[in-house]
Amino acid sequence: MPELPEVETIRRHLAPRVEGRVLRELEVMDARWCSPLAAHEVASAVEGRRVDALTRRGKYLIWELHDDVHLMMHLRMTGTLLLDPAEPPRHRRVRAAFDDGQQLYFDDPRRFGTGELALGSDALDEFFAGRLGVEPFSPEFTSAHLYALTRARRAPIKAFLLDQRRIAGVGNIYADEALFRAGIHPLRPAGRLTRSQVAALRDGVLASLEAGLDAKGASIDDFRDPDGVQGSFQDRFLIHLREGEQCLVCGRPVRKLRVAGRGTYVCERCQPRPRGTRAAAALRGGAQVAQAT
DNA sequence: CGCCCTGTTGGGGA
DNA sequence: ATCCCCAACAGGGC
Repeated sequence: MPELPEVETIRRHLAPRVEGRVLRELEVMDARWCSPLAAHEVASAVEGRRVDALTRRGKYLIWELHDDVHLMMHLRMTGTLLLDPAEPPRHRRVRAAFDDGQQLYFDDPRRFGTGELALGSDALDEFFAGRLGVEPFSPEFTSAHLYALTRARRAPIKAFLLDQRRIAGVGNIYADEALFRAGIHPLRPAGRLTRSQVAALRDGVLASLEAGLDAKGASIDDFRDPDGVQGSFQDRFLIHLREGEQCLVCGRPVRKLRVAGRGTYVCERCQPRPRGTRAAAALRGGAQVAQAT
């Protein structure tokens, strides 16, 4: 569930409750979470330090601790943070205790979530330099910048959007939504988009991410609640994430493809199929690029 | 009931 | 540069 908007929403809820507190204890129950570092290495690096700030880069949540110690958390697909839950969550991987008595659990059934450590801001910058590109909610994310990034890229535009090294934080469902809003087919080669299409895509990326921000939910405790954040932000989506549903704009049934190894939903009237490209040939042939499910 | 497929992610290897 | 597979688990379809 956690993509950039959800991570940002979690951060906004959590920051006022943890900033300035001292992280007394970090109990790592799953050694895989911080591998290859040992659990006790991570714990001893962060314990006793004050939380200077809780920030975010892409889909990473960053605990900026005293003396330039940084703990980068990634929730991957099923990770959740729960503050002072009524009872410890079933799939808890990490528990943090603060000096004011608050307990924060990292719950993650699938155990994909990760925790990494950066000692010093140089190490932090280096960590992200190789992984993350431009931050969508930043002044640098202009259509001119995006246009330059896409040039000479032959990969499908959806694969481009999902590549965190180009734009940080666009996940699968947000990529679909952005492309739908921009009227661009996910299989269009990135480098062949026109300037105006790129401009529409830039706006679509921002609009789709904003649609997921601050969706309902008074506390971070209800991120799993079907009536909470999840239902709420999906109501703000225009593209249906289910095959056969009617497009909200034109009524045509939504089609499901597989692009960049991910389920991909598209309205082929609002998002015209590419013509005269390898992608188009693959679509016609129904090869592995596009398969109905 | 069991088997198979899927999935809001990212990294490593081919 | 790109694609495929994998990590580990839950839930749904058959």
